[in-house]
Amino acid sequence: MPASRPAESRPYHHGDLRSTLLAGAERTLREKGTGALSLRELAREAGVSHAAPGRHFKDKQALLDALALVGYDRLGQALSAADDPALPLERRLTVLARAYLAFSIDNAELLELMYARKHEPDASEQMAAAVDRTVGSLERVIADAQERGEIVAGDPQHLTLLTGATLQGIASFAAGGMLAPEAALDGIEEFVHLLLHGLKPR
Amino acid sequence: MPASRPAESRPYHHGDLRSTLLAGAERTLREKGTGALSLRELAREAGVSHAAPGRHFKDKQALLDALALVGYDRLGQALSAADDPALPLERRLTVLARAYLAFSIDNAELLELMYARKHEPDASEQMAAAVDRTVGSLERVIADAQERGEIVAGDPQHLTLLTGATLQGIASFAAGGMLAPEAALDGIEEFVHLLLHGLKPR
DNA sequence: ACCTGAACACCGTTCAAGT
DNA sequence: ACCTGAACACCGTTCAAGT
Repeated sequence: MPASRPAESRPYHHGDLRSTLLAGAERTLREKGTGALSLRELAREAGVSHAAPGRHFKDKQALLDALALVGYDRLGQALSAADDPALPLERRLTVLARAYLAFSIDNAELLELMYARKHEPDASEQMAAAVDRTVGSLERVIADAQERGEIVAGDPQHLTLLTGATLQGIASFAAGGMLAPEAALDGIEEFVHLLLHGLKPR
Repeated sequence: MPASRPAESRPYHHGDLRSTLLAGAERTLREKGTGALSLRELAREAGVSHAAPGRHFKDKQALLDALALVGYDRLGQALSAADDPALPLERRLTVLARAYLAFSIDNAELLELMYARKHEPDASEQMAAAVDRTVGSLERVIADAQERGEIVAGDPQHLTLLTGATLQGIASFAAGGMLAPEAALDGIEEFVHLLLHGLKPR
């Protein structure tokens, strides 16, 4: 243990309290739900005083916002990892839908935070950008297919909205327990098929 | 003021604290959001002690559950008032979708409570019944249309699920501010059309 | 720069006691 | 039967003071 490291030595107590708090918050979220999340408890688990979190997050909402952004990052990675532009449209959408659904099931509480409309003003800019990135990737798939004539004409944003809404609806049914997770994952092919071909007989 | 009405006289202080608390809770929900809802504040507004609500709701969640049931009642009434079995399928679905969307926009916080998956065990039975009634009405529309050959073959529950999910997704986009309420209401015809006819060109 | 300790103004819930 | 008052164990947030 070096005796003299004045400039870049560990900040006395914790080193990286911010990350520790975020990680702890996500664990609590997953294990006990949003309602059980307490800054004081988080501080206790991290071994710091109850006032310490205030140095890294101006208030509880700021921590929730940061957590939501973590969620958007993770979702973005999952989606771009799952997307394969070489796939035929229906297959491509199915794979994307499955990835979104899997994320929603695995991160139900986090997703709720991501969709919550109570962000602090200074976070909502990043939040909006994150949302744009997420729906943007879907919009690109739709626009590509449209150019190839595989999707009806019309405002790509409208079509993306409908597709996104359908996915979001199924995901929220699955995350909310209205639909068993396995049933949702098993039915995803049929859902995408119906979305593309419509409910009316051809 | 009659001096002797021992049996059916007003219960001393309030008369109907339960309803007053529920009404106050919904107003708070609407004006300040779920997070601002406090039993003590509600008691203050009703002019009773902070312990009084405990006589009518075993805890805060019980009040939220009761509120959610109020929401299901109101939604059920709105939907059955809007449904017109004489309408052609696409029109009938559009009208229903518009009613659901309008309810979601007007009762965003209430809807969140209705979909929350944290109900007390004894309330979740009524909650499940309320959900069944709601999706049941949609399922009937789908099954009717299917019998007339206006909708593709397949498990009516699956088709209902997709339709319900789409509506729920659009509603949650609108309620969450991701989609302007007017835009959602204006686009509803197109969404229903796309749902029926599919994204692929015919 | 980061953290502590005390303080303030809130919570939900419980329970004896009152009417 | 319904409500009160006090009590208990929590909160989030702020702020002087410490290192």
